[in-house]
Amino acid sequence: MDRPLRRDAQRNRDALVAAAKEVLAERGLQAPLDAVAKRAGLAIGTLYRHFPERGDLIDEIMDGKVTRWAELAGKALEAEDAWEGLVRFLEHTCEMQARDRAFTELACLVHLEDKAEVRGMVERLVERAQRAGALRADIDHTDLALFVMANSRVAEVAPGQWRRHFHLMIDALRARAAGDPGADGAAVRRPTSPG
Amino acid sequence: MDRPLRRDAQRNRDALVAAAKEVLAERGLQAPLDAVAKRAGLAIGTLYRHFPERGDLIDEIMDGKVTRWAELAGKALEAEDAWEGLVRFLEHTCEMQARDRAFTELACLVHLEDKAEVRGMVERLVERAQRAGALRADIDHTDLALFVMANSRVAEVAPGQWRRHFHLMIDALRARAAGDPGADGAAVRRPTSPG
DNA sequence: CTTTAAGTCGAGGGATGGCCTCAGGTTAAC
DNA sequence: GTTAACCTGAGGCCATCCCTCGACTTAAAG
Repeated sequence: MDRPLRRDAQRNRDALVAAAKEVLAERGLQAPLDAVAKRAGLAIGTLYRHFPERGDLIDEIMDGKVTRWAELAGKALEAEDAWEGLVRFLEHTCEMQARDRAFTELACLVHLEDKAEVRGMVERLVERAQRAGALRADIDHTDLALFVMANSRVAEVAPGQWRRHFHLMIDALRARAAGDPGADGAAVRRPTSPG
Repeated sequence: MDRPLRRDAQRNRDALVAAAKEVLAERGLQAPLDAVAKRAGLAIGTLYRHFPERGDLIDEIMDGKVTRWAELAGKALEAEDAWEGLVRFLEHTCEMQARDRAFTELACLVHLEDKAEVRGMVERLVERAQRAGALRADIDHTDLALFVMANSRVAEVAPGQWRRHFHLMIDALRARAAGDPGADGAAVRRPTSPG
């Protein structure tokens, strides 16, 4: 049934995937497919031969990225230092966003089934870092989601500066020395009014 | 030369401006003009009669907003408490972003001459708050710009939660009690690598 | 109540940009 | 040499937004 591809066909397919990785990283999941074909140096018809639906191409490209992301979360959970593990995971996530707009859209702005897995791990990362007394006690995983969203805009508009903003965010997450819960003693207020 | 508008024409003009405020707040500066006319209950031709160029309509709508924004910065500078003034200005800015996408684009993502004025005031707000010992010494106005950009994404994706993110970031900006510059003593590291 | 200039209407023509197909030419593989 | 797999890209389709213009309506002046 599934005969192997002819050699040139395989080469072209690979070129298309490579081109799509670049183009989608730059322009996001909605990037026009003509741009992908052009980047690969192939005709649009060839792209459609290999990937009849946009989703076929997206899947091919993104599955690996999402998997690697989940692995990062897994490794963070195994880190000796809970805080260190959490921070590294967040930093990796933010860096991936800065490099890859498609990743940002898929992993952080769209909501996705695969994310359920990552989300579970993030919840455990949070709990673990709080138990270690390193992460503010009034934080939960939704706060981290907000931070990651926030980073995505910074990475987009000022790609050279996301790290600067990132370190501020980390400072916001870090538990203070005992007896110093912020200069005015206020916890994070939960919002009551709609946006 | 400039005879006054006929009464119906004036009414329609006002309706167009009101509609444009709504539509641009929801959809941004690029919102299709048909949507504006439809919201006003008028035909597209009428819109073009009153505002032959898109810029005419944008100016009419946004000038006031930018002015009001600058006034907020001015009032913040006159606040008794430097920290309080700074925080209120930031909060107002973030709230305007949450309510008005056109404002976000014009004031925070595009760069604009009017912004020079606001920027100068923000620099003074920073200096003043630092002199008062309330704002971290390693912050400058670009950090605040990044923060405000970041908020724009949060406000877009999770409009009900920007305040939560906001308060966390404010905690990160606040100077710690003397002798407690963060749990591990690290200042915000200046990035050296590109994004 | 006319007159008329100002104003309104909205179908429709134009530009753009992305999607996808398919008939005709090319090439790997046997 | 044969053949099925493959590649090509012009071109048709569609959607969206742009803006115009000739026919119609109406405020307001006389």
